[in-house]
Amino acid sequence: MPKRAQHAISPTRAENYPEWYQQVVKAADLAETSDVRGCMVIKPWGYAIWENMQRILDGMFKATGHENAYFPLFIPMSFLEKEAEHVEGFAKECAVVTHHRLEPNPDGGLRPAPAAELDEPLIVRPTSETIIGATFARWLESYRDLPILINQWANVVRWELRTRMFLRTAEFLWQEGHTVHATEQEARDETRLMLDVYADFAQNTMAMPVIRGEKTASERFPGAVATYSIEALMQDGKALQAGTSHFLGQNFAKAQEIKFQDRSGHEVYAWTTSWGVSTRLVGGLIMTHSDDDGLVLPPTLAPAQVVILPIYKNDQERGQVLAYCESLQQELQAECYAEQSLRVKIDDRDLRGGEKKWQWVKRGVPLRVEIGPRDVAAGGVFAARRDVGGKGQGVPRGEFVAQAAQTLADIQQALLDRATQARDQATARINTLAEFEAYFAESAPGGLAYCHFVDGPEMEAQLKALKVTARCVPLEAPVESGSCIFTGQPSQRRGVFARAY
RNA sequence: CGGGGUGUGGCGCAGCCUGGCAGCGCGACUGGUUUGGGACCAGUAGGUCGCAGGUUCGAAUCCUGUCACCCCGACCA
Repeated sequence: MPKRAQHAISPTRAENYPEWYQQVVKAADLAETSDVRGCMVIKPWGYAIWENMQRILDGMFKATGHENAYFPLFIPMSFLEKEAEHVEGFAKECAVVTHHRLEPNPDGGLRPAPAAELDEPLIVRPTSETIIGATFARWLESYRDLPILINQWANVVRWELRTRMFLRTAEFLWQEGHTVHATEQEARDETRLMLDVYADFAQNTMAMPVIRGEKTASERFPGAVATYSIEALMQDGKALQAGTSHFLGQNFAKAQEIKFQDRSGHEVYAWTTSWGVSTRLVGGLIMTHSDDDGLVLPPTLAPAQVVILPIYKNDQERGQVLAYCESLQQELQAECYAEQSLRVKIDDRDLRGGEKKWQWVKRGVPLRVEIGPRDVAAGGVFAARRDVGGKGQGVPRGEFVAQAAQTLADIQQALLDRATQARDQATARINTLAEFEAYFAESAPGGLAYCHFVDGPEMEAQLKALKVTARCVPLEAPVESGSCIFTGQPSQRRGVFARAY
């Protein structure tokens, strides 16, 4: 038997983290590069994870009073021009549609027909504030129309110069919430509410601990008054912005005439918010839990929570083993976890057992059950947890079924605990610039640094030189007196700093 | 968009320096042997060497141009 590497994924995380990431995506069959630059094909296993995220998030949005709608993929170019900062932020990465017809090219092939040039170019949406804002302006007349609480599931395009599977692709899938409110306070409350929804989802569904906080001025969404984010720490010590919620003030309302008559009959501008998470969450999920054997999925999001692998030598054994597997599947499906029937898959493909087993290890299925004639005879199962590794152990069938949901809950909790511990171990309170520089030295592991700071050009310049970014000012940060490590100016709060994706 | 690198069967690569029959590994398929585990043996299929031009008796190999992708920056969810 040929000796294999000790781990299913090569290189390991320690050897080359970016390459390890690519290999995990490939080995787990999540996605692949496409024929279009910067765009990926999301394969069934990867898309099923996204569908689970969608289902759960969608429920949370609806539970907080939002409704889904759909707006056009195309945005007239002039719409983008209305909010000055917004243009500046997105103009450099827009795909532009200029023609509506092709014709044969005299040199062969096709070309856009010169006669079919659009009067006004259309932008493929990089985000939909402008087109949705313009629509809201028509919807809104009276204070009685408020609040408007809308979410859209969509694809957007940002022509990024450098792309990475799930983390940054030219086209990506996301949801964008857009709301309109009568008062500033109500809009601010909405912004924070949705940030909390995201934090709840990250921690309780993805088992990914996050820090909720407010972005500094330079990291703010173009056109926003305040941007809040949830920040997670990946295993390589880099931070990932996993979700954002923006308080847009009246910037877009004024740019797009989103106004209404208030109770006193005066026409006033409304207050708007927007918030979103994307398929980037899948990248965060991968980099939070996966190990050198591939993907590790939290049970809440796993397309299959249990995979059953029948083992047999001949047709007679096959019949017995498969019948046993199918009844086991039915028993497991009668159990519930996270308010849903267990998702159980039998893999009866004509492949060697070992290879099949490793495929499911690399795909990250939380519980693997191997059933052979011996288990059938003994009325047992041979089960292994993905999160703890190892070969697994024999368990009486009834006991396994009765405890399956609890085991999944244990795995979910164990993943969150493990990730939280890793995050906390890679977190430091730093009080001087020298410490800060040492913490983020090329050879250092990096991580999160809580520091006193005063936002401004001086800090930005120093951070840029160190390739470190201000992630956010944590909401739960206590007020404490200190001095900015970059400028020495007095500061009342610590911010979180890290290298970032 | 700046710096570096790579384009050769489905995938991963060698060959290029020094021009001379297009190779290897994995995968696929067929047959056999195996079977509580990423198997073994034998055989089969599959490539005008990214594209265009040039040099040459002859180009995967040398020259020019071009396109794509990857990595490192800058920009960004």
